[in-house]
Parts: sequence; C-alpha cells; structure tokens
Amino acid sequence: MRTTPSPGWPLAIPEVVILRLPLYVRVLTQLQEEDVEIVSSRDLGERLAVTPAQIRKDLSYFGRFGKQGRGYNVGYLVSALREVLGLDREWITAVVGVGRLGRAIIAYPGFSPEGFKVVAAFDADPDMVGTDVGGVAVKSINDMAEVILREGINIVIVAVPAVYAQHVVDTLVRCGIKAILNYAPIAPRVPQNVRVRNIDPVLSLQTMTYHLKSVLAREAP
Amino acid sequence: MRTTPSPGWPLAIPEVVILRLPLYVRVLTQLQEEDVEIVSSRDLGERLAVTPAQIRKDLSYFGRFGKQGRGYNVGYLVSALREVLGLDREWITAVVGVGRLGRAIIAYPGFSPEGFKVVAAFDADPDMVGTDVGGVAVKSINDMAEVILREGINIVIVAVPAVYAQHVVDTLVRCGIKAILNYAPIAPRVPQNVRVRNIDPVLSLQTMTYHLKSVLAREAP
DNA sequence: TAATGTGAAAACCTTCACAGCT
DNA sequence: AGCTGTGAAGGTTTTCACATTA
Repeated sequence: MRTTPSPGWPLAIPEVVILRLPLYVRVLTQLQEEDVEIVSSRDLGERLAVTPAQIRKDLSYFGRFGKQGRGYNVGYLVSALREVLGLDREWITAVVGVGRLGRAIIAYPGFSPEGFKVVAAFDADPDMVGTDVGGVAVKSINDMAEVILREGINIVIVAVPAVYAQHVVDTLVRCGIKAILNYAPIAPRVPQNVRVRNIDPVLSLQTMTYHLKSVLAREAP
Repeated sequence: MRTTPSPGWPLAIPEVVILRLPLYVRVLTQLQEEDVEIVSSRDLGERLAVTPAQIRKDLSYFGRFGKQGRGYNVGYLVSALREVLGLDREWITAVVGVGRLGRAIIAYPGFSPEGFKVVAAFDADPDMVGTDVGGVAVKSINDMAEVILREGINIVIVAVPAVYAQHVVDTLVRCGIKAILNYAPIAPRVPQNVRVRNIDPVLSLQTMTYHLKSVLAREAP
C-alpha cells in the first residue's frame, strides 16, 4: 500500500517506509543518549537487522540527511525524522473501556514520555462513570462525542470486549476520530481515511506457531 | 521475506501469507459460531477488507479446500488452517517479568481459550520469587533454563524493562527457545532461526501520527 | 578513503482473468 | 450460473551498484 499521492506531489511514500521510521527514531534516540554523534547506514542497519541500502532509500524519501563519506549526524537525523512523523508535538488520546486491560493501558508509563497524553477514559458501565482510574476521570460513553471535541482528542485507544468493539469504532468514526489503536481481538472495519492499528498478542502467537511446528518436528522426528 | 524453502520443497510460502492466516481462522471461527456452513472468497474478503483473489491465492499455498461453484466449507477450512498453523495442539508458555505489565499478561483471559497456556513466570527480584501471580508460581530467572526444559515450554513472553530485555532474550535463545513474544520497547537481536514478535503500542501510535499530521493540516490550515 | 543518494535491476507480492469443475 | 484454483500480468518493494561528494 502506498500513501495516496496528492495530485502533483512528486513522490508517493510506501506505507512500509512509514512503518519503519519509528524504529529508526528509537535506535537513534538511544544512540543520542550514548552520546554517539555520527552513524552510518551500516551501523544503523546492524542494530536493526535491516540492510543499509534500505535505510538510505527510506530516508531518501524525505530528504538528504547524510554527508557522503561520513554518515548521518544522529541529533540532526532524529529530529528530522521526529518532525516527519509528527512526533515534535503532543498528541491527546483517550481510552475507551476501563476493565482490566483499559486500566493497564492507562497505567502504562510508556506513552507520556513519547508525547502521548491520556486525558480521558470512557466506559459504558454507569458504576464506573465518575470514578478515577490512574488519575484519569471516567466518563460515560454517551458523552464521547462532546468530550472528544472539547478536549481536542486526536487518537483513541479501544479496550472494550470484542463484541462491542466494532460499535465503539463506528461511533469514534462518526466523532471524526482518524486514528484508533485497537486492543480488541477483531479487525474493525473503518473508512479508508481512518487509520487503525491492532494490538493482538494472540494473532502474534498464532503466526509463530506455524514456524515452531517445523522446528519441533525437526527436533523430535 | 519468504520462509526458507527446504531443498526440493515445491513451494516457498511468503511470510505475509502466514501473517494473514490467523485472521482467516478468526473470521471462520466466528462464522462457525453463527452456524454458517459455506463461505465464498468474496464473503470472506468483504469481512476482512481483503480481495477475494488474495484469499484464494493464500489458501492455494496449502491445498485445495474449496468446491468450484460453491465456495468453502467453513468447518473444513477452519480446521485445515488450524492444522497448518499448528493451532490443533496446546502451546506451553512462560512469562518473564511480573511487574505491572507481566501481571496483566498473566491475567489476560484471551490466551488459554486459544490453546496458549502460561505455566510459569520468572522474575529477577528475589522478593517476587516464590510468590503466586494469578495462579502461576514465580520462579527465579536463574532457574529459567531448567524450568523451560522440565515444563516443555515452547514460547516465552518477555515483559521486563527495556534495559534488561536483550539480556533476557539472549538467555532464552541459549535455552533453545525459538519463539518470543516481546513486550519490551526494543527490537531484540536474535539468530535467524528464532522468531520474535514485538508488541509495542508506542510504535503503533507513532506510525499513525504521520498520517494524522496531514489530516489536521487539512482541517485547520 | 568512506559513505551517501539514487537510477536500474531484481525480487517479491497482488491482482487479473479464465479454464475447469460443481 | 457460480466460484475455485492458478498461470501470467502488473505493481510494489528491496537490493544492487556506482557516480558523487566530504
């Protein structure tokens, strides 16, 4: 899949490239913390198990960040990529569903250092509404449209049981939400202009068992 | 990437195909519960936002499961795919790290119905060792090799802080583990014959912000 | 010398389109 | 008539290889 090229835009950027950029950002950030100033595509490639050519090609979609014969300045490259990805600002998120999973997500300490702030939580259970979960006030799912607008929420994290997930996603789409991180074990249907990323550990496990099968067969024939 | 073709094996199966099979299994299982007996590649494609041709091609790597003019028998197809993926058996797993995340994973009710049993947990903290987390006994990380062997653990779920993750993964590889589900926000380096799947909500969010940027720019220019 | 940036080639994956079966 | 299974075509992504520059 490619990002739709605007008419007259010089270059369509493959979606796979976008998917790799955050990996580059992460390693570069780590290098920055190690006070490494210059890095080559080869160094980066080794750390990420990616070919140097792929890294250079990926970066070339967005500009010329390196110096021939030298490599890339870590600080410069990481800030350029952060800007490309839109990571140079804060993103306002909300969590729908405050069951076990929703609570764990709200408590997850990895979001806020990366600029993702959870400002609201929603639940359908009236007993939950009005309570406080990890410093976030739980609101009724009926007030979602209003709160999303008022708080300027950009991204919504869905953590409701599978049977309700599609309905919640439909509601979010009607609210104008364009990015959804879905933890429910379904692949929700959304219009093309809405992005969904699914987090589904069971699917991940199920893609590994295929390979494990042959490993085990080889071990104990 | 393609799965390495054994010498003389007729057909190498693209890795992307393997990644889609669990999706098919999930929808087919749902259809089965709805007592649907026959399904066409078109029906399936609509439910999954995938082209019918792709579904037929994917399935064709593993056999001929359909009837021309009719479609696929849901029960037959789902059990065939389960067998292909190795889902017709139980897989023994362990969790490393019983902090907040590790506990949430152990408590997650979605694994066991799909045949993934968590039989052990490991932690480096001596105060944790010997305690019980969600019905699973916490063992010392030093005993990992022994327990993995004794319990016949196939898959290990890593939920330790980022700084320890590579070390834990290295240890697991030495223990002969060939499949790792990694929740730590790093991309661990492993030998080619070991499979890793990373669960990293921040990376997922960061790939969506790229697209959001242009959405917002369009809304408020 | 050492490494980038990039057209061109190669590899890979998806879609087409239709023969063939029910 | 309807749908599968599949070679072949088409499109996309990766890799190659080298001109170019510090």
